[in-house]
Amino acid sequence: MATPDTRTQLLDAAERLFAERGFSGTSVRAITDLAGANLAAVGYHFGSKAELLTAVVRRVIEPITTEQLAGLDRLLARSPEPPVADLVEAFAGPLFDAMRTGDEGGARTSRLIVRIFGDPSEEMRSWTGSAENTLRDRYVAAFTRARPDLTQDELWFRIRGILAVAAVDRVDRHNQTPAPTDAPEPARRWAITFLAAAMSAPPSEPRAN
Amino acid sequence: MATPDTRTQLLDAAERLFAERGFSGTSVRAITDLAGANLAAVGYHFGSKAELLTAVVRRVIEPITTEQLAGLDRLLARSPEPPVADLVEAFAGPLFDAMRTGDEGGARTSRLIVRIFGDPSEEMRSWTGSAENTLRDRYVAAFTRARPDLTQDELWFRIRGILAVAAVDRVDRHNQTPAPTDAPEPARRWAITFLAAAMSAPPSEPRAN
DNA sequence: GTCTATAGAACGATAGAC
DNA sequence: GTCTATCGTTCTATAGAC
Repeated sequence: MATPDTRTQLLDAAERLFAERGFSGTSVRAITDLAGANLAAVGYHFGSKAELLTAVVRRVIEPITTEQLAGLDRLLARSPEPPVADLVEAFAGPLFDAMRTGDEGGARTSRLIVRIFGDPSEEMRSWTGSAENTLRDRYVAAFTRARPDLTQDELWFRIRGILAVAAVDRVDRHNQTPAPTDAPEPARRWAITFLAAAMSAPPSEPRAN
Repeated sequence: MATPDTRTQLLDAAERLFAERGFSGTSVRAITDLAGANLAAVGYHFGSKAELLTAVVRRVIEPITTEQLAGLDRLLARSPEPPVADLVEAFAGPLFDAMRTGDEGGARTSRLIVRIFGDPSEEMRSWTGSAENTLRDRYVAAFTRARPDLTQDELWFRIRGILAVAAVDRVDRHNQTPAPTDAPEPARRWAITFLAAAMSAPPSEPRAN
């Protein structure tokens, strides 16, 4: 395996450091040092630190979005109204699969996603493309067909819940000392069980006043 | 209402800025400017920027923890084995109530919690006291009695899921444009419904291989 | 494409006057 | 308890040699 090129080394180093220390908490020097590159390399390859962030986030998010869309296509090819549990798995599964690759049991990817998600700043939001909107709209439509009894607002609340559970789990797991004893992969199954039940809950009753 | 003292003004300003921009992304100057205080005031009142963070986080977390413990006590006074839905409400309810006070529909508090949660750095973890451990142990014990069929690991996964859903909901809601049309308070009810169903799910089956 | 060198701004902290 | 002034550090970005 040849040494990756400088550009890739920078992306790898930045992905790791942004996840661990955040964007503001990571200096360009820390990135280039970890990548074994020169301080000026970030400017040359990406233009600026903020543009490097965008490239990092895109690289993390894109394969997940692609897989989520592909999973939905597979379900819809079999049936026009896939059951809730299948939709949950198609949506949440790729999140878990992505978090498994590479880093410490997925904690790094997961942490990066939580940071992106929780950060309202311009830099952290500038990566979004039309694929994310397509994804959201298509899943909302599919879940609406599966759960026509829910209001759009409550349905959307639940879809956000899926993302929350998937992303946060690994982060907290990794924060703990000592590390939990279980193997990493039950979490995917637990999450599907947990979320399928949550998505299948009857509508909340309007508050009796 | 008299103007709060400088110390409180600094806490308020720091809480807001840390939530919006993160710890590294917030300068002491930005805090003192927003608080209408002098640059040196942070050093005088808190010793350092990191100690100010600790004070901010303690002030946010403590009343939530207190209310979560009080809610559990109330349930246990009525019955030694409270049902899952009641435990969920006692645990998640105070999170929602805290997120409702003061800031933009709770997004600020919520965002701060997500940031604390997602950040592994020493500064962000130094606030934890024994109350958080007590809280965790007591809820794990109560949920274990309600769901003796779940393994401890899967149970713990689910409890983390509660926190994830409660914290993340408001953050994402606030990131959206345009803002969702629903009033803020259905979210608490939706969350209880969502999470009670999730916590009530049967155990995941071991993977058939 | 990689490097050195440095400009120019912002940072956290604190000494010392009031 | 509040202020000014400033020290020493670190930051991002970039000009220009190779």
